[in-house]
Amino acid sequence: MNIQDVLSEKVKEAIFTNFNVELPNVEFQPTRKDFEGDITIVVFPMLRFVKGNPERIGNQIGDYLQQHVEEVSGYNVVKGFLNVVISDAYYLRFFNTIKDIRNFGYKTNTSKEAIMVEYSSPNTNKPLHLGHIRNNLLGYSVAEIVKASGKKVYKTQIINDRGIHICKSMLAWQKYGKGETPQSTGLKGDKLVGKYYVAFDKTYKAEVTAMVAEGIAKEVAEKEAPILMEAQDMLRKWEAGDDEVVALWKKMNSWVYTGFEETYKNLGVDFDQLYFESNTYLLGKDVVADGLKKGVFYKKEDGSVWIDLTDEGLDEKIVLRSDGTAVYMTQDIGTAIQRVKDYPDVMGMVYTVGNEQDYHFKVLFLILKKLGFAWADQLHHLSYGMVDLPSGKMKSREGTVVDADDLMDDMTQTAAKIAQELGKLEDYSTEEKQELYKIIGLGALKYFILKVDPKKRILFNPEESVDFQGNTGPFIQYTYARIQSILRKAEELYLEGLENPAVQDTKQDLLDVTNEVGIQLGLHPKEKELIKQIQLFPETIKLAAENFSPALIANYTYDLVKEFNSFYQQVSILGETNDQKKMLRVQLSKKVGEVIQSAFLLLGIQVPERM
RNA sequence: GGUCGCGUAGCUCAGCUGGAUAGAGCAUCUGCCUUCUAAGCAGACGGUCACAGGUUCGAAUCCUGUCGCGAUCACCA
Repeated sequence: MNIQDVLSEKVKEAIFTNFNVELPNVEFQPTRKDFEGDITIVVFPMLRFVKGNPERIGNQIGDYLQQHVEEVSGYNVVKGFLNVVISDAYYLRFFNTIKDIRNFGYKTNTSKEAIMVEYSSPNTNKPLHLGHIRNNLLGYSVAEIVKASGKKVYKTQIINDRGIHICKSMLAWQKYGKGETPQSTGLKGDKLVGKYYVAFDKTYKAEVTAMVAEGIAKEVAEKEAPILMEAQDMLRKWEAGDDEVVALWKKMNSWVYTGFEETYKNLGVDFDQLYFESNTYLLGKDVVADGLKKGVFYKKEDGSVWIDLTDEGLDEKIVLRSDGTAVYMTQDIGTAIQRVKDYPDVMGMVYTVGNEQDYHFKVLFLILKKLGFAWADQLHHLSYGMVDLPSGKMKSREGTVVDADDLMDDMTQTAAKIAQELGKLEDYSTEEKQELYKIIGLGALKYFILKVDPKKRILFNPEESVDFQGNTGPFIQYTYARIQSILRKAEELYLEGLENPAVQDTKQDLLDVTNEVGIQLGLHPKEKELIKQIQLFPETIKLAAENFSPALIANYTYDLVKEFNSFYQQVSILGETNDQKKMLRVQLSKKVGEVIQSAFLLLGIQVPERM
């Protein structure tokens, strides 16, 4: 039972003994820094049940707690706030119980239910950009967080590998490509294909302009431009299984996949299962037929199938075209069902998709619910805001995108520049340095994106580089590296002490976590604050999982690190003469390092041994 | 126009299941490297929490309305 539960019970007891009233619940909050105490009990809500002066009631409760709860070593009342001081012994005891727990804060897989997290899901006609980076980082991180909260997780994506947009790049390559390949050009596969997607658009626009000049209406020109008709023709051939078109499609997609793989690898994300739209786009039609029988859907005179959601405050939505072909919605219904067939333990899904599709997912989830699937109320649209540039929206066709690969390179180079100026790594090899620059550069980028509440949009200014100071990834990585430096020194001290006991005063292994710290040892206020912050980690993971929010993990970690740096600056660790205290401080530092690492793992950010 | 989201310091963001004097970082300014890594620490400056009402002992937080920004409302995906 944690301290809050104990206090809650005792507060109720206090109220009952003093006023003969049953209190339904007790409201807690952490004590503000300006007051003495650790946990604050808010008296105001009790006034509904107990009549009286809040200050007097607070004092009565405080007295009772001090007498009946061992861990309470003092209290004070300010207005209606009862600030309770918790004894150092309690915190030391807590630290002793968790210090040798590896992965403290993570819950081991306790439930049989699995969650499927979908993210990335790109089109295969152009390279990944900054928007995809946000999507990938969010999806990956949420998957890791949900995993750490004790659930089994499958990471997946649905690759948009078919459709008119794919045919556009294929057609342009066929027309203007002169047989270019990634090998012949040295271009990354996705970049090469993207080049032809842009080429298509250029020709298309030129054709439309020319047609308009000849007096054809713009709307007509946009629909009937020859190159577009050709692309549509190609799509029809693809759907008919035309050998040549299918071969071209396979070839160009394989280029793109090789390119994507490289980007994913650099970004540090991965997937357990891939779904391809070319395999799933026909799914869902049976389900629609079934739903039609059940009366969930209805058919119009022209044969198209709809669902009426006006009772739910939404519109009518088409689920099957009049020609019997599937729309996006049909496909998503089918894919969801297919996934549960493939993984029967899946009892919920998270879709990482931009907020422009809020409406689509609202409808999709409602349909699945109406179709009666048990898992339908465990579906969540992880909706996130767009990443915009100062100039506005990113547009691939107009070349105003921030390319994912370029951005990662830029970040790595900035990290390199800063590190070289600081010059602390002279003894590192070129490879080691390069590896480190990447860890730091990507750390900066990932933290920059993940610390923001997913639903808010991000304005990214490529002119102003991402910070490396303050509330940033590198700041946190730096603190981790600092801690590792202390731990290395502590180990050295111990080893020297073994060899030469007369000179060294360090008689025990400071890093040996099986050495208990005596609970009679008092705590420095900074030590206490650190333990309190560490104590919050498991709860933070739970909250982040419930809210699908990596930002909560990022902000928690920042608070922890700020607390540590303050401790580090104010308190001597290895210079401490009392062996018990020295050991506590070393082990506290070690624990903070572990928590930083664990937390950053959930954000997909690596931590360096030195920097 | 209907629906949804957002609006907090010059800038970027926390805080939002109601609680004390609204917090960080960047930028600007002041101190701190002979001592465990200064990508750090300590401090100063900076606020009509978009606006107006309402609920409450108490509102940045909940409700209503207004304004601003964005998204969405296809037999596109």
